[in-house]
Formats: sequence, structure tokens, C-alpha cells
Amino acid sequence: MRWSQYFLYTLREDPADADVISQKLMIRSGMLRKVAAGIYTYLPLGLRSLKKLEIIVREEMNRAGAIELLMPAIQPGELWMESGRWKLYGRELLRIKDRHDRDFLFAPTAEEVITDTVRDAINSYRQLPINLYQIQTKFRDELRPRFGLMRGREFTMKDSYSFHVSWESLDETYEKMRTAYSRVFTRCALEHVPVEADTGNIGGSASHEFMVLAKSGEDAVVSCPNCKYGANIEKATSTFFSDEPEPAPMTEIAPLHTPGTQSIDDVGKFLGKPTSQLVKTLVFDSDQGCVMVLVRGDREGNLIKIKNYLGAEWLEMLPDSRFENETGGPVGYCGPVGTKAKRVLADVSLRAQKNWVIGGNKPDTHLGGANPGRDFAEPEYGDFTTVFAGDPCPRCGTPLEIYRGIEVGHVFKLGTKYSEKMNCTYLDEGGQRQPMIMGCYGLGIGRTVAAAIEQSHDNDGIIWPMPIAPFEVVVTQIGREDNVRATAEDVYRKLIDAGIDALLDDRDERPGVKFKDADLIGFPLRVAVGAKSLANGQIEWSLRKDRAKQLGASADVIMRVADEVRGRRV
RNA sequence: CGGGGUGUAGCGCAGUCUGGUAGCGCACCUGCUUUGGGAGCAGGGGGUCGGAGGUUCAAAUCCUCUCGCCCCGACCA
Repeated sequence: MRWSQYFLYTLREDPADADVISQKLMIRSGMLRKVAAGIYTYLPLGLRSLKKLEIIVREEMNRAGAIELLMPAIQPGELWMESGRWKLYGRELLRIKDRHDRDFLFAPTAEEVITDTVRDAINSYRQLPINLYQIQTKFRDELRPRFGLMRGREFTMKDSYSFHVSWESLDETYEKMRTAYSRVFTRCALEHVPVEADTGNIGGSASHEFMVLAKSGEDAVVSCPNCKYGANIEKATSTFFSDEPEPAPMTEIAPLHTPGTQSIDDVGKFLGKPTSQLVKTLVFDSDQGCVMVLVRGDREGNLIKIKNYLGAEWLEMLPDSRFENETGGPVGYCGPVGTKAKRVLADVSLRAQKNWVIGGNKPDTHLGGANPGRDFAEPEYGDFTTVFAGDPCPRCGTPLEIYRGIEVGHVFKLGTKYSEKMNCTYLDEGGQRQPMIMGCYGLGIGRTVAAAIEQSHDNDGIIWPMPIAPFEVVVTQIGREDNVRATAEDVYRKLIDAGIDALLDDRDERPGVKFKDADLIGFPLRVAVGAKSLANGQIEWSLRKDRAKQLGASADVIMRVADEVRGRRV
């Protein structure tokens, strides 16, 4: 491709509304153009990277035995009513009416359509397992799209769905998919880590997320530096608490006058105790009713864990205005003793502790020496708090570390959640009708490209890993002399003939502009042809990574460059 | 959905308080000079000032309504 004939225009200044580096660089380098909030045009340069990643994903999916198909982006609401998700999915689901006033939606995922497809075609255990995938545009009407391709509304995702007669068979495919995902990210030179994850709205029994570690990541990931334990912070557990009961005897329960101490920090300061020796009371509202959750004063409640424990569809902090009514205690002084709350949960870290300091359910009053079982009903114990950095690993006890990560892939064991609701069954050896056991596997195409940029850039621009670089080499023609022009043209031709994906910068621009653009776009290799070195019969090449310039005769440089490219393709 | 901000040329911004012929930088066009890290000079083109209504002799500027976008929060296969 000749740049002078191409559709590629860079921006000298950062776009005003870009909030992460990958978005800034993609817009500045002419890869991406915003059309509306969370909705983008992939310009020719950006599309090249996406398509290259898609090819890699296809190769790995096919290698793992998955079969490609393409389902509609616009789907009938009917199927989603059948699965129950028409109601469950909130405002994030973009609902559309056609001219006959029938319900449709722009799909955020495709469990319903694939299940509908498979139940029609497959009737026998002999036809299973099967693993089908597509690479398709999805839409999720995010409340707040941001971070460019990392959290758009319209986005491209590879999604696969597998169908099985047994959990063992699902396990096999699940492992194959995990391996395939790791291979995809490794080929893109992405430092990634698979972690245990919550199954969220999709549901299912097990789930792993593939995280690319990056400062700008939206998720927090807990990871053990010693063993392989890794988990999303929503899900991560630790063993920081002791289950050994305190030897101390129970003391008398006694009110403490604690005026003006609504926060746990205030109470600690007022009483001269570390917050770890206090008990914090949280109150939530959910579809299962109001619950009180007790956690150690220095710990944070984990909404996901609580929600899962309750089996609730939704859970949120109870608004202050409803506190008195639901618990009988004022905000800041609420507690389990004499509360109106019907269910009281307590984090396991409290189980061994005695003589709690806790809200007294009266203004300006806390209680000391409160003991469950004696002063109030024994609460339901469980893991309801979020892991902190330094907490011991649940598997090996090593202090855990916390990182930021970008979720680029997510695999789920769905089980029979959809097959049962949608009657997707097969006949087993005994002629019995059985629901198929399902798995599903998502991989964000745009997000992965964005993650690659987040992980690989410098002050001057992107530094592409070879496999997803929009072009592998830029041939920069410096100056307009005939021999420069001819040599650049010749080098470009020969690289193309050697199967190298090269772009010839034949624009009528000054050298500085061309170099800056090349750095910004981040071509992994650059070949520069200019009168200066050409006078000695030499041309120059360098890697974007280190920019170390090397000179040589053009035939040698072409060979070297072609070798470098091939060596880095993976 | 709550709080805050913003909308002026393709991009980045000033002008709004205090109403009086719409500006700057980048990009674009022409010419000359320049040519190995975002050139200089001269000339030029391009804007319903987000939209609607109102006040006024006069509105980018004041008032009302509305829409888009951004940030924080809640939310998130």
C-alpha cells in the first residue's frame, strides 16, 4: 500500500474526550473515529489490526475443534422471553420494534439463538459434543460507555457455545478453550492471567476470566505470587481470619455513649480502639428482602458474595431514608441487638471473636461486650468480605497481591440453565430425553487490540506486536530525488513480493513528519531510504521498540527485515 | 438515575461575566524558500456559535425549554 493513495490521517493533538491511552493513540494514529458515545468507526488502519486478530482467533478456535457460524445481530425478543432474559436483562439490552410492532433486540450475546439452533438440529447423544462459534458485532447499552474500545456499546466479540452429554465432556472442552485463549493472547504478546470469576447474569457453575494486566484496567485481580491461585476481587477468598475461639471469657454487655460517631473510623478514634476490634454493620436491600451484614471494622463488605449467598437477583445498599424503618436503628448506630432486620449475616472473620463492639440501635449509642447467641440470635456465617492485598492465599498461605486488569476473555460452564428453559434436549443411550450441558466462551476482539496498546506503547505512540500490527513494515522515503524514490519503491516492491505486509510512505512530507507518524502508528519495523545514506549505497532500518538504526546495502536490509518480520509473527 | 461540567471550522481552544460585523493554533488550498525527527514567509478557503423559543434596535453572549458529549457516583455478559 502506498500511503499517498491510502486513507490514513493522523492527529497532532490528543482528542479532548479520550480517557485512556489506547483510545488516545487509536484516534490520533487514524485507526478509530468516534461516531457516538461508545460507538466507533474502525478506519482502514484500525480495521487491519482487528482483522489480523480475528484470523488468529479463528486459527486457535479451529485448532481447538470449534466450528464457525454466524448468527444474527438482531434477534427476536420471543427467544429471550423463552429463556427469561427478556425480563432479567435491564436497560442494557437494546430493544427494538420492527414495523409490525414486534419485539426485537440487538444482541449482547447469543445463548438463545444458538440454543434454538442446536435443539432443532441435534437429537441424539451421537451428535454431541459440538462447539460452535461466531465473530459478530454485539451491542450492550452501557449506562456509561468509556475507555474507547475497552468499554464501548457496540463491539466485536468472538463467542462460542458448546453442548455436551456430560460434565466430563464439558470439562474437556472448557480446558481446550482455556488453552486456546491463552494461545491467542500469547500470540498477541499480551501478558495475561486466567483468574476465577463470578458468573454474573449469565449464570453457571464455574467461570474464568482472562485478564491483561494494565494500570488502566477496570477490574481488580487477586493473585498469589507463589501458587497459581488467581481470582477476580469479586470472587477471591483468603484465610486471613482465625477460626480459633478467643480464650477470653464473655464480658457483660454494656452501652457505650458515643455521640457524633457515625463512621467506623470515628467510633474507633472515640473509643481508642483499632477498627479491627469493632464490628461494622451494613444493611442491604434486595429482591430477597432487607438483610443486615456484620463485618470486622477494618474490612469491606463484598456485594457479589452477599448477593450470591442470598441467591438474590439484585442487591444494593439500603438508602439512609429507610434505615430506621427496616432495622429499628439510626444510621451509624445500627446493630444486631434488638434489630427489626429479619436476616442477620456475619463474616466468618467474626466467628471466633467475642465481646463485640457494635451499634446499639439507639442514637449516640454503641454496645460493648455483645456476644452472638447470648445477646442476639446467632447470625448466618459466611465469606462476605473483599480480600485485601497481603491477606494469605486460600491455597498456600502466601500473602496475596492485587493488580488491575482488563478482561479480554471469559469462559463459563453454563450447565443446563438455557437448555432446560428452552427445551434443548437429546436422547441418551437408553432412549431417555436429557437436557444438554452447555458451556460458553467470549473473547473481546476490540478490547484485546486496545489491551495490546495499553500494554505496549511509549511517549511517541504505539509499539505493535508483530502479529496484530496494521502493517509490519513502513518504508519511509526521505526526499524526492529520483534515486531515493526509485530505491524506496524497489525496497517496498521486494518486501511485498517476499510476503511482507509493508506500507510505502511516499507522501510529500518532510522527514520529521514521516518519522513522527511512523512512531505514532507504531509499525514494528521501519526502513528509511534517504539521499544521505544512499550516497554510500546504504539504506537504514530499525525496530520501533528500540529505534536502534542499522545500515546496509538494500538487498541485505530487505533480507534482514523480512527475517525479522517472520521471526516475530508467532 | 443522582451530582458536576461542557457544546464556537475536520481537530484543540479563546470569546460568554460586562450584548454591538465570530477569533487563535493545528489541519486544508496557492506561491516562494526549506528538506534526516511534527519548517518559515506571504496569500487564501471553510463556522445555521448543538437545537427551539423568548427578551432586545441588536444575542455565541441574557432568560426558558430541549438534545448531545464528558467527569464522579450507582450499575456492568
